[in-house]
Amino acid sequence: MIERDDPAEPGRIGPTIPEPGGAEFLRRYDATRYEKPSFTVDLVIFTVRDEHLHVLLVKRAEHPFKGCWALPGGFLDPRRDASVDTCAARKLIEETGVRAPYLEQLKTYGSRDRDPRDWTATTVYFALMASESVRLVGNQAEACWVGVRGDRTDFELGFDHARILADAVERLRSKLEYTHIAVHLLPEEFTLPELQRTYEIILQQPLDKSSFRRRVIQADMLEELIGKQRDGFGRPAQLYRFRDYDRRTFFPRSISRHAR
Amino acid sequence: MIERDDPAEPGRIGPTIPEPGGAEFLRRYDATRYEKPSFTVDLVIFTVRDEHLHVLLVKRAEHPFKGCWALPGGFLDPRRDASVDTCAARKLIEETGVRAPYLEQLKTYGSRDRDPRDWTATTVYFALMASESVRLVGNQAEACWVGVRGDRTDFELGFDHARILADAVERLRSKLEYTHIAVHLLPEEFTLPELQRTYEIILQQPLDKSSFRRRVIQADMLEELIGKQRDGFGRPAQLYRFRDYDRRTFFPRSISRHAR
DNA sequence: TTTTATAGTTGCAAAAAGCAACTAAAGTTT
DNA sequence: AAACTTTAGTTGCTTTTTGCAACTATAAAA
Repeated sequence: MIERDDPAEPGRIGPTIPEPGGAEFLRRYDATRYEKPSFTVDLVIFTVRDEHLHVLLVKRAEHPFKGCWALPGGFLDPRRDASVDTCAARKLIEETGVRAPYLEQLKTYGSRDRDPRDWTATTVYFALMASESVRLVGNQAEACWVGVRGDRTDFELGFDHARILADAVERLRSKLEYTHIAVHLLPEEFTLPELQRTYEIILQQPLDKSSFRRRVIQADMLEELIGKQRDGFGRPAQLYRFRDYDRRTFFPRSISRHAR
Repeated sequence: MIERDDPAEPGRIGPTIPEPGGAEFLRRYDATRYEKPSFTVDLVIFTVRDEHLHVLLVKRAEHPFKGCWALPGGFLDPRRDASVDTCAARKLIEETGVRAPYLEQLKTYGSRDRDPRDWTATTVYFALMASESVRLVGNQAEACWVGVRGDRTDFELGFDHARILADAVERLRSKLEYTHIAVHLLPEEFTLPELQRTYEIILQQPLDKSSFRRRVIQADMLEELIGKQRDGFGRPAQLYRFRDYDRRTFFPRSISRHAR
């Protein structure tokens, strides 16, 4: 029983329309039969800095939740945005000035009460970037990096953004287990100890060095930059770069099994 | 730079609105500043029958894609639907008459050209159910189960539904690796050989019997129905029921590693 | 009773991971 | 300059997990 084909449907607005005709007719047909919810796109932008996971938040300047911290985002504009994905990419650049190395759709949240103004749906994306590459554009006082403890911030968030953030953190953690996305939290060239530290910060547990290296090397997604090393205290570390292979890497076990 | 707070933004419709006042003012504020895309919810409903994965499709009775097969779904109705999730549950019941044992949001697809009528976003859910429990309601000629070969059907699908179906199949396969969702494709009581066969049908590869049983039993998500057996040719098989534990089961390896 | 078909178990070899001790290469201290 | 400290990286052995094949079990059919 297809809803859009049932003329007795309640909640319908606008007249019943006869058999379709010309192009302009088709264009308006159906699309005007229901009230539309508002549609926004929000971003959970992660980075790792000072040994902690951080998320980019903005302070809301207007109602609702004026003065509250919230995820950056806003209304999709059908005139400018060719797709939801491009809308997310646009908003990411507007917030950070960076074409993020990693942007993935998280989930869509929509209900009549998540925004007091209207029935609103928001499609949330999560992005990963190296903290070095970020320049917060616009009013710096309004947007800043906030540390994530567990799966929440120390500040209360507006709308249902605390829940969204928790979901994003969970997704990030689970994807660390079987993908290589953590490389997008580091600069283009990085060392294995830096990569391992990134995993440990996000998974919040120490990992075994030799198991970690075995796994990462065997996956063959990293390219050794022969001769290039990161200096510091102790022995210099070999620099690597992520090979953006399309092929999926097989992992025998989830990485958190390497816990010590 | 928050889009919704920038009065110089292009693409905005409606007047600039001064400092917010009463509740009705707030309700209408912002939500009317952009044209809204149309918003629909579509369903990828899977079942396994005759040794093959099947998906529920409907034949479109109207433009666009009149006469084409498509995923069931339709416009979200803000008057009736409290949330996107409940909208999906409603449409599922309308299509199958079944409160599906498993319904999960897949992804949101939205762009200006996926529907010739309008800029449309659709949030797609995927559902799993036992083929026994399904009664197609409404016009039986319009909705039916269609076999899935690889990640596509033999028929061409309208809109971008072929792509959506492929994504759904991929999600289903990958979730088989580390969850127990396959149990929702079987009736409440089932045997381990039936469960293994379900995995093999979806993953399209034979699995090792003893490894499969070891894994499933060790996960401790199944409850043995002592004394109850499924009769047939050969030795009768022990019946089990899924324990709907909240806790996550740990799997050392992805299940397709048990391939023979 | 024998055969066939399917269910379920067992034992061992192979692969992978856990773990600790080792070597390596730099700067710092004495 | 030698010894010490710090971090990087390796190695080898133990334990765990898996792959695999052969085995037993229990029913119906021949």
